[in-house]
Amino acid sequence: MPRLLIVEDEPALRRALTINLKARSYEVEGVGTGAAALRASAANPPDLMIVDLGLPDLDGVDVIAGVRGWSRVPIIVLSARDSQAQKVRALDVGADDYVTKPFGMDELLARVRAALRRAEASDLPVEPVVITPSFTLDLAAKRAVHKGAEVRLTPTEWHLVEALVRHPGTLVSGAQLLAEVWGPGYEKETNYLRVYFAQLRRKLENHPGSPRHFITEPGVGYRFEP
Amino acid sequence: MPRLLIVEDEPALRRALTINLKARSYEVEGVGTGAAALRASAANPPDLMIVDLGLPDLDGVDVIAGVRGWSRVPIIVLSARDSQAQKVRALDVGADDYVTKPFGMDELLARVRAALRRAEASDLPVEPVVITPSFTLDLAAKRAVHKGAEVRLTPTEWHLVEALVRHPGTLVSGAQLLAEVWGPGYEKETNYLRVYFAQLRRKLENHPGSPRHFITEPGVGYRFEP
DNA sequence: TGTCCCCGTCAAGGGGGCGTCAAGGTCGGG
DNA sequence: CCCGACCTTGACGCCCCCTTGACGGGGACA
Repeated sequence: MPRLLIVEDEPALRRALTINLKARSYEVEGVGTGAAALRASAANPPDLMIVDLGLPDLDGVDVIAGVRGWSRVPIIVLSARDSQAQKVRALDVGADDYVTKPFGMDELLARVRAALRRAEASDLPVEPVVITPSFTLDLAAKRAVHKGAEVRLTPTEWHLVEALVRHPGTLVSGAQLLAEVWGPGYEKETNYLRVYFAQLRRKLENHPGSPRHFITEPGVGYRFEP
Repeated sequence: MPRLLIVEDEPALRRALTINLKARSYEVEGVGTGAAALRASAANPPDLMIVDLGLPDLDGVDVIAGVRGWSRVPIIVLSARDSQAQKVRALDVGADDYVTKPFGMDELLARVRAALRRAEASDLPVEPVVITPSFTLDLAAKRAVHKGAEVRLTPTEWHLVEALVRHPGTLVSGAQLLAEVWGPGYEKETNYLRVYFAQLRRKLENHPGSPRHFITEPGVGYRFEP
């Protein structure tokens, strides 16, 4: 069943949504802040997000933009304000749909179905196992094997690997990786990337000194080579 | 530019929509009945449809279902009735979005953009790739191949290539390239261009001495020849 | 034919990005 | 309370890349 992530600061409404969606046998996770939303969506990517624009910490539009930096997951926006400008901004940064409070649960459910149907029609299923001559990764089971032996990766290392492996063969900028793994606002902390790529290469590459799979493109970003 | 098909029986509104959308340089076709909509969409498939549910001949939901029988074109629904059940039915038979009258033109335009963006994203991802007899460039993945071997370009070299390749076959002045790659204020540093074009030709051209793709127009600027 | 200007080539320098290592800090479990 | 795992932060050295200047060649022009 599809996983849904609900971003709604008002506990009563969040609970109501969760109950109604779970009743349709969706898997539902609910968070109350924008920061938690970015963290949750990155840690455990949902199949669809429902985002309230009125959050206590940061603007819902920023949440959408942050998620859109690395994922094309369908996003449905909720807002109490019936503001045209708000709608336009949200849709333009990448939201898929917009529902104004008060709304009927039937309508929201129909929009969820429509969004999931579109997503299903467009993208192909992803195999969460990565195999290279040097190592194999099972992203779902969180298992890594290098030279026949199982290797332990820390949570942050897993997160970084996932962020990179999601775009095999193509290039990912350092800022993009930082925003996805450490959250928005960390785009300048390139130290983290250096430290963690060194650890990953030490754990997974056959020759950490001359990596063949975790490639650095100087001045641009990083690339995963299968 | 994307082609839009508007299905709206009220002439005044149809005209208003047509004018506004054409002003955004979409190609627009308008019809007033459900039968004409089915005919027009089959004869000349649009990139997006806007469908009013209140049609004189047959229900807009049937129009959507009819189109969905053979096409996945994005469909945005218009309706004067603010009926939950209507929305649910329309979305469930395959509409992509729903706008209730009265609506702001800004909102409709934003939804059109969002729907077209989704459709484009789900299509085959078109990579910006440049191919010449001497070399191939993948601008997104930052990969360059020359004589079967991968070649590394520095960030500045990539930047310069992108600035030039954006106008294939046409001439770009030196000052323009300098301003784009090094920033405003560097328009006089023609040294940089000489040095970097020499590097690019050495890395990518078959005969760097007599370049065939990175052409210098003496006294004027540079030109990229595919 | 001589001079000037623009372009191509080369090499040196220094500055910044990257890899590496290690110490301090935080959090949770025993 | 101690201990270990993990994240953060700073320092250091190296290498690559950008910058800069000098030199030579070729075309335009008188």
